[in-house]
Amino acid sequence: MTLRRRRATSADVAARAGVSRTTVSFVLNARTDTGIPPETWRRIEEAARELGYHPHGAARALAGGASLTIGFVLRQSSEQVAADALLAETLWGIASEARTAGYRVLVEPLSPDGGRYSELLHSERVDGLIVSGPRVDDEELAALVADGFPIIVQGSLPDVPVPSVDIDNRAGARTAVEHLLELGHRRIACITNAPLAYTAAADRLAGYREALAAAGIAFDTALVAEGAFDAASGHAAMTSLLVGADPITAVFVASDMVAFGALRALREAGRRVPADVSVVGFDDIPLARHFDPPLTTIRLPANALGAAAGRALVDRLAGRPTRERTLLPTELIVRESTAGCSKSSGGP
Amino acid sequence: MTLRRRRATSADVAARAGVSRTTVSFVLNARTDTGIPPETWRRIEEAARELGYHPHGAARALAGGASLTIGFVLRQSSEQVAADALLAETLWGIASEARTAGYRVLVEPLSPDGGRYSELLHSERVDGLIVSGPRVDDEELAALVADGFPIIVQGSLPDVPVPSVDIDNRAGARTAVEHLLELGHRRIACITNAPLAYTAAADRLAGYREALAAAGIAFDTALVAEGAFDAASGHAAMTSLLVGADPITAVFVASDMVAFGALRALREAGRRVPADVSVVGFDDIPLARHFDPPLTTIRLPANALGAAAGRALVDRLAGRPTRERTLLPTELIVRESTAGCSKSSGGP
DNA sequence: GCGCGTTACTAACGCGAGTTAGTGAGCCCG
DNA sequence: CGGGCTCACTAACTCGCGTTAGTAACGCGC
Repeated sequence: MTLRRRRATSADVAARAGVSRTTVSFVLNARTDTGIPPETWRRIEEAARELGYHPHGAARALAGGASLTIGFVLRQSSEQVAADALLAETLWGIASEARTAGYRVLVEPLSPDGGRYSELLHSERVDGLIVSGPRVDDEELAALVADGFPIIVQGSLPDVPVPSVDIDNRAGARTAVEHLLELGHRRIACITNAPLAYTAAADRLAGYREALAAAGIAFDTALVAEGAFDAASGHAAMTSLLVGADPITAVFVASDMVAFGALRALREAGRRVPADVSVVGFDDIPLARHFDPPLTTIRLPANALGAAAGRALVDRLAGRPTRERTLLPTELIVRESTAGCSKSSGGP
Repeated sequence: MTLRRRRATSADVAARAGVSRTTVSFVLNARTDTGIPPETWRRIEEAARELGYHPHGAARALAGGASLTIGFVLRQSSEQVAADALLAETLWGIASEARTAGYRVLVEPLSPDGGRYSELLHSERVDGLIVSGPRVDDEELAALVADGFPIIVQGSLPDVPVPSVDIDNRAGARTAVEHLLELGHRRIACITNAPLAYTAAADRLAGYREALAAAGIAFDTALVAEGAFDAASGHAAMTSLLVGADPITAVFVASDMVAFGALRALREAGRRVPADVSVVGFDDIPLARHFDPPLTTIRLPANALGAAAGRALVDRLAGRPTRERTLLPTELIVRESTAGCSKSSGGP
């Protein structure tokens, strides 16, 4: 291990350029209103480059009053995180957006019942937070919001007055079901992605109902089954839906993971997809295109979601006005799990 | 937005407890060698609690010379990150381990061709780095290592003298193939998880060869096909393996994602799994247990991997000796994609 | 009653930058 | 020739905390 030479400080740069530290600070922070002549400017930049100068983060944070760091809080259990196929991509989106504004991202896993936000915020290690998937009853979060801390929720939290960024679950679900309707389906079931206590699940179900209503089809609770995150729940839900006397011709499954189980249940019941039953998923996880058959689904723009959350927080930190709620559009990806309805619903 | 009152500083705590700032610092940093009487100790702790005091991170970093932050560098493209089903879990492992030592985790996405490490390290925003998936030709990384910066590589980087943490790919692959051998299989193919330029792919193939060699079976290049991360590559590889005259009875696919495509190819070729062909995967992604049939695979302990990397870096930062290379064991998870070989290889 | 050792603290410096108030030099104008 | 103005900078303070060196008070032995 070679001996590392001491870091260069702004004083070193000043000495080398033959000016004071203040002037160095002005130049390196691009303060153009200070009337530094181009020649001096150049000399300082050159000295900084030659010395390999990088401002000390902590010193800058202490003096400047901003850590230039944003916190990404995962308000989920370890298992939920592990099962979230799109989390890494979201994180990427946050980080790249943050970086264009000079921020870095600190990740803080916080089990729903476990740790606290306060240390992170009060220690000023982060200038603001993006909180992913908080529960409705997250009191500490509500308190921090009330205290005026810069916080953006990724997801939705109806009762707390905090800016949030989410995808348009309802419109996405509606698009999915409209696709099925356009193909001529009328008996369309729905398997939720999670218990309805989760707002995303409730919203997707609402989108399903909206589409049906717009098409003049009565909502039938017998056609709705509850999934819960994983494929096993989708298998069970689909199986229960198949016992009905009047068979369905299509299903909207509000999660690709759950849809994977549903597809299997259909196969086991001898129903072909899409010949007998069409299936639309939601999320567009990386494997969805490789399902058997490749899954028609609603793409959740994970990267863009992260980027939007990052931008919202950065805007807020810069004092720019922030929208109370940002909803990102989803996109229908048509693959091979959907087809026209063969059984016309009792023709002439 | 309520007006936030000014943060409490250690001076406030000192004033409230009727002592000096120094004494406060001693108590809150639990310096037991300073002979502070219990009564004073208690008074200070109480004052801190009442004021809701949290030490200022930047100030502490500046004075103490350590940021108490570690960087997690993703040396991968955005697409690779999105496709990595286990990344979030690994991150969780790093973060929880880091936290027990008082560290936080800063995530730095760095496309292979894109950004640089230097700013992060030289600005002392992090005390050390965990680098995930660097290329062999990562010159900047090699330079930083040579400069003596505290770095842990997650994965392997044979030519650079840097401590690394990885799973035992070779042993895992060997276990997978041994499982097939114990079931009586003799014609066992292998589909790699990635091109062999990736050390993980080469190691897993080596494990496959070792197991065969130990069983006295000759290695046959015709039984090896190259996968590349996704299911499509597995489908292609499997299809190519099926054209052989002497049919295989088992495949070791060095990635669950790739195995997913392989399973599909088998189904399309009319080969039943496991009746006609047994399949063992690698990684144990969350969906693997829901494959059709549920996939026998080698579990990659993602959380433990992150934790081990975190611990290694924390140890290094604390000046404790660090192992040059840590290899985590994998575990065979037997599900339903493997079964005994029906075709005895030419009995008596 | 002086020296010595504890005990229980505190004063003051330093970390590395941002920032405010100010200063000397040069020039113009009257 | 002096007052005022711009130009090009700088001295010095600040952020909040860790830490070193030091000190005042007290007890104890001789």
